[in-house]
Amino acid sequence: MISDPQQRDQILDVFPFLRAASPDFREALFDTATSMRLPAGHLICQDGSQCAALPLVIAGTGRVYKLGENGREITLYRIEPGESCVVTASCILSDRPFPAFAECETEVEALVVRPNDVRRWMADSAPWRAYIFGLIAERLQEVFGVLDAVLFQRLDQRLIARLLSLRTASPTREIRMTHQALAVELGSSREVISRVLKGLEGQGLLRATRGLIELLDIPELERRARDG
Amino acid sequence: MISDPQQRDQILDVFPFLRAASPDFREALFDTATSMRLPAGHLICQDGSQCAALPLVIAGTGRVYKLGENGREITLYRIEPGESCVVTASCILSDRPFPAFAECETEVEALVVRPNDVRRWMADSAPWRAYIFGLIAERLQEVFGVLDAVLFQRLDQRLIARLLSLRTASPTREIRMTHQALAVELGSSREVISRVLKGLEGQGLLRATRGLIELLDIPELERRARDG
DNA sequence: TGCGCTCAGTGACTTTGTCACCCTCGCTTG
DNA sequence: CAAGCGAGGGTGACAAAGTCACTGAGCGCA
Repeated sequence: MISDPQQRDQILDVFPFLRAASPDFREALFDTATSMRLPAGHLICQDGSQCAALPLVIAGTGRVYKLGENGREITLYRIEPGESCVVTASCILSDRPFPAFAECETEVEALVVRPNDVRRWMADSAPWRAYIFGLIAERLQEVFGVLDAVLFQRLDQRLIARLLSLRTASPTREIRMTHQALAVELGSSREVISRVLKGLEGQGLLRATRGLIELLDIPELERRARDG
Repeated sequence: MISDPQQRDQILDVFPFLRAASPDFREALFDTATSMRLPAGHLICQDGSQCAALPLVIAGTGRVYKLGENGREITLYRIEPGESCVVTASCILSDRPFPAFAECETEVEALVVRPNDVRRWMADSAPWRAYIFGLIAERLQEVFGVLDAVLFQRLDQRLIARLLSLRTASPTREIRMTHQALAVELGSSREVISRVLKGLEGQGLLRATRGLIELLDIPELERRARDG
């Protein structure tokens, strides 16, 4: 139950589709959903387990990833404010185990919806349906994209692309991130990332120091991300 | 418009969820959907293009795959009678381009549903929703599984698993398939498959001749598919 | 018989992942 | 302060997989 008017407003801001929905639906949602605060690192879903609820992220980010037996892992996508892990949703709607891990990357504030409500609203509310489907399709595309990258693209190109995209958030030329973290993003291993970075450094495209990567020749990096 | 009573019965047999649906819905479906026959090899969807309709497969099988620039490809999943390419559905429902290729593997007879009907029935019919969601979740799991296999499993193990699963359909010890076809299934290349097969042959686990693979030591192969 | 096609084998090389081990930096703590 | 420790990073040797270029084997067919 969400009763605080301020929090309601915040939720409406983060989930614009709610404004398009009927007042009845909004009331039902505020009535039955609960708000939760989860610490960074909290495991939301385990590979192979059933999902007990659908969290809609209000603040913070979640991360969904696959983990191999060897311990290697790869990030599939992130869940930003206003989004939700729709893979969870589809698992709820069809009673299947979740096929990956989901965890809080930062502290997360989420609106938690019960499986039965998820189901009911799929029938009752067109905006809710549109919201869920939009997310499903988006995730599907992201996962397909990851698969494509892993199978068909060279690691150096993928790494460059990722470095550039990490930069777009705050368009500086410095990226504060460990090699290990980059390996996890790309589904590779630390040693390999180190090697590739060293190669790029040797070509004068960037400079890597402990926990920091400085992009030197951004135009050339962009060219490589495009053409190979 | 499906008017032939025999064809209607066939469709009800292939899509059991229709029997659970209301007569109104069934009528609407038979009224607005059309039946189509596509030749083997026909391209249903291209990577990056919009989907114009949702085909429900009545007979034959479709194949959905990713294609790399280099020409390498990987099969993501198949669409059997009674199923449908829900990635298409999710693309339709959210107006996004299709992120892979879909083609007819055999001649395919399909029930073609217009995007607007897909959308409308999501609102009107609970069985239709359950059907679509079930498929979406199933596909998602298959794709996640492929990603997992590609990233974290050794090729020999994957190959063995695939050979065994190909056999389950007709549980003989012979598999009629080219190395190239196996490569496409697993997202590898012919040469590599040839090498791996040769390795397994050297260990006396199977025998490979032109277009035919004969499994010799099935218990050991099963053990390897499990334990590595 | 010879031609052309699909299918498969091979060797050299590159890219990527793995393993074992080392180093360095920054911090805590006795 | 020195010792120790943990996180981050470097390295070399090797294994697994993909790529390229080429060869040859089987098979149908004019």
